[in-house]
Amino acid sequence: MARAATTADAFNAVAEPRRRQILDALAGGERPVNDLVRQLGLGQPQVSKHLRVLREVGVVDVRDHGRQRLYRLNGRALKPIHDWIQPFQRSWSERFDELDAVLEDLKKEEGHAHDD
Amino acid sequence: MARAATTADAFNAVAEPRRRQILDALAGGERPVNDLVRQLGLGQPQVSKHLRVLREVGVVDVRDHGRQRLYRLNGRALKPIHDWIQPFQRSWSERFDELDAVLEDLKKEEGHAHDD
DNA sequence: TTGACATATGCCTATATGGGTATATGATTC
DNA sequence: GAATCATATACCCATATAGGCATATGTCAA
Repeated sequence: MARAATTADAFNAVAEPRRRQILDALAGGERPVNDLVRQLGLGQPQVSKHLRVLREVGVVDVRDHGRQRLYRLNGRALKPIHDWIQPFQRSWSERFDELDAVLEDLKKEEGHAHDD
Repeated sequence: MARAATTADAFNAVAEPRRRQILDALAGGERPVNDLVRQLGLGQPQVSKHLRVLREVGVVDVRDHGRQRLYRLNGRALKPIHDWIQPFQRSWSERFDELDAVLEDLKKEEGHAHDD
């Protein structure tokens, strides 16, 4: 078997540095492809291909705007990564116990529904 | 150019599900290879190869113990992933602003040095 | 020292990658 | 409808993967 496709999941999609750069850029808001091409200093076809991967994994959305295509971050698709990595923080952060306690308090003191 | 090596960084190493499983298992403490082989239901050579990748990226450490080799998690090597993903949480978690405020308070109220 | 156990490495193959370059598709303007 | 701008796709290539299998290395026991 070969390596899993880059489009297999967010983990694989985001393993590529260029694609992380794209997401970092999109964190600042919706952007057309050419903006990203300039920011990355990479060829336009390459950027388009990276965007396709990110789109297939659901980490970005597209919207037509005249002759441009505006790409926008969909951070929720990154949640699995966050969820997986989160527990390991305990292993390097000494202050985590403290933070953990605070979070517990937050959950108890307030009865809100929440998504994380 | 081809895809970056799995040993290029933690992002690439951890893109493989089996390797994440291994790290999950090691979160419970030091384990010999055969334990992992059983838990993963994968061939022993395959597990050894995954462990090599994880070791090259610094995410696990090894220690000789008789004829066994005990592998142990080194979570700190996962910190870059955590650091990168963290800001995106804002984009899906409505409660993040609240949590953010709490963290700010923690930093101000206490003058400790800390590593996260 | 011979054999059993624990782990690592070598070799094989199918597969997909990321960048480069050329070109197709699609929208806008003149 | 022709020229132009914006983006996507097709094709080429070097590269390394993950698993399967055989085997090397290393350690302990009898």
